[in-house]
Amino acid sequence: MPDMSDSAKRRPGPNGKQACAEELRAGILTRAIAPGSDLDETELAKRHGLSRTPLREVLQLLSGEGFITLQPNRGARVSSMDFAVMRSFFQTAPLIYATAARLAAENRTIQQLDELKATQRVFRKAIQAGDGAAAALNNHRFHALIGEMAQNAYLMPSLNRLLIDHTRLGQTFYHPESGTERMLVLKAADQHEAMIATIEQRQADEAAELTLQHWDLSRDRMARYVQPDPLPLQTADITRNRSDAL
Amino acid sequence: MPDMSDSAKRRPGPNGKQACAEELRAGILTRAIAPGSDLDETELAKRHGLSRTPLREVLQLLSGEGFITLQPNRGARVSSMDFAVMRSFFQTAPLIYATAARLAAENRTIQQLDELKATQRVFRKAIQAGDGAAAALNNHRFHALIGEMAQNAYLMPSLNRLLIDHTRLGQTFYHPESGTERMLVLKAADQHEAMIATIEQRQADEAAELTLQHWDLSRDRMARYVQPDPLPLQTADITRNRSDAL
DNA sequence: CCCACCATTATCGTATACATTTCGTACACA
DNA sequence: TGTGTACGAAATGTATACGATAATGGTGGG
Repeated sequence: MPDMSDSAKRRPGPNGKQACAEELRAGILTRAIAPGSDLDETELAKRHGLSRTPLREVLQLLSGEGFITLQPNRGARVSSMDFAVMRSFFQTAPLIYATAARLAAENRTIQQLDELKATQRVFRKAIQAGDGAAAALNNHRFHALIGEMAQNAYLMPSLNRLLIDHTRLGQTFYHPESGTERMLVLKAADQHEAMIATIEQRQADEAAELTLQHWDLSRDRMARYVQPDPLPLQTADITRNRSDAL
Repeated sequence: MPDMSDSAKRRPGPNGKQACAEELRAGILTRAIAPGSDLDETELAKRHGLSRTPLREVLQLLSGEGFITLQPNRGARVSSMDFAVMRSFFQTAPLIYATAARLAAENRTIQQLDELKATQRVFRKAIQAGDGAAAALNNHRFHALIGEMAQNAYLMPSLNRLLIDHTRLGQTFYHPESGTERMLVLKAADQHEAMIATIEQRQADEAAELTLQHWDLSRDRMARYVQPDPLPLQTADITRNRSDAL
């Protein structure tokens, strides 16, 4: 695990739980906390200046949001994507994304639109600065905001779960290695601005169509990353046929 | 609140948490616990023979599943459907339901199919016995099983949230008052069996179409029930601004 | 030399006690 | 009589201690 001693050394603040949850979310989304890795309650509690009781509540919250899975007597571990889940991911994402975009165009408020624009500005800045983690997180926030704009309590949970894994899978997207890859990132940012325009003008169909194009772009990129699973490290030594090689 | 002293008197069992969660779910789905009502931690803890700590974990679990909402320093209350949410409910349900049915036809296993058939049998029995609550719960389970058949982790959360409110709204459906209403219930049961057949034969399109017809049937019935909100009871006697007017 | 079993240890689950916040009520004052 | 404030009771959030359960390492037997 990377060094976080500076970012979250001691947060004895009144709402330490919220801060802890937010930090864990960011860590999981950026894969600073690897998929499939175990989370130690007591260590996390110490690092955040919390007791185990409220920390466990944070874990339950994140479990409800789909970031981690809680197994009885076996602690918490970051949700990992196996092959079957990947299939349903690619199957479901376009439908939910397009629907959310359409509803967002219909129901957005001015305040939400401003927030979306602000996020897009920060997103661009992160790209230019070459800060991959910040770019990924702000891209995540961008699409989560579109979900909020849809103002549909029934669509949100699915959308958010898709976004979690989308962000984790697309992590490589924001660490471009070649010039062409960098171009693709810029193209994605341009698409964002086109989406903002359609949402602002309440053009639902156009917003949905642009969203599908945006999906196609990142989809090809993600497909490259599709390995059997993010957790091959554990199944590597198959000599020991432990039963928890899930 | 109705008398539950017999159903959940003392459950000191090893997995009392699970039983407690299941009972709360059933109570909320059947509206035995009214939408918008507050849940008292210490009372629930006593009734289930649990301490407050594990009971709070149950509450967080149910919150993650969408049954209740947790407000900081203000306890837990059963999720209530306001007008805006109702709109998105009718907007979203057909899409998710049809998609789930299509995927269920494609991905179902034999075991799941058997379980679905068994649930349908119990469902019919409850109808004939005139047990409205059991009918509603088994109808809920029927559609939840179709969701499981879809084997799509991203669709499930939205589907389950829709089903929660669908069951609560459709509660009147299973307490038919006239002969024609009783006929509609039987028609719904027939539709279930048609859906089973298409799923068994992996006819995805037909399953989706039948699901939409099934939706139309209950939709008309639910629209009747659409009051401003399940919580007008609280705003009715505004003279006493007590909050516990459950 | 390998496998199985047992003891040890660490981690999870639960209970209880304490701190903090919220809400209701009563009282005083305008 | 209405309003504002202050006090008290109740409920929520948190910390810590204890019991239960599963992982780990060592030892003995085959």
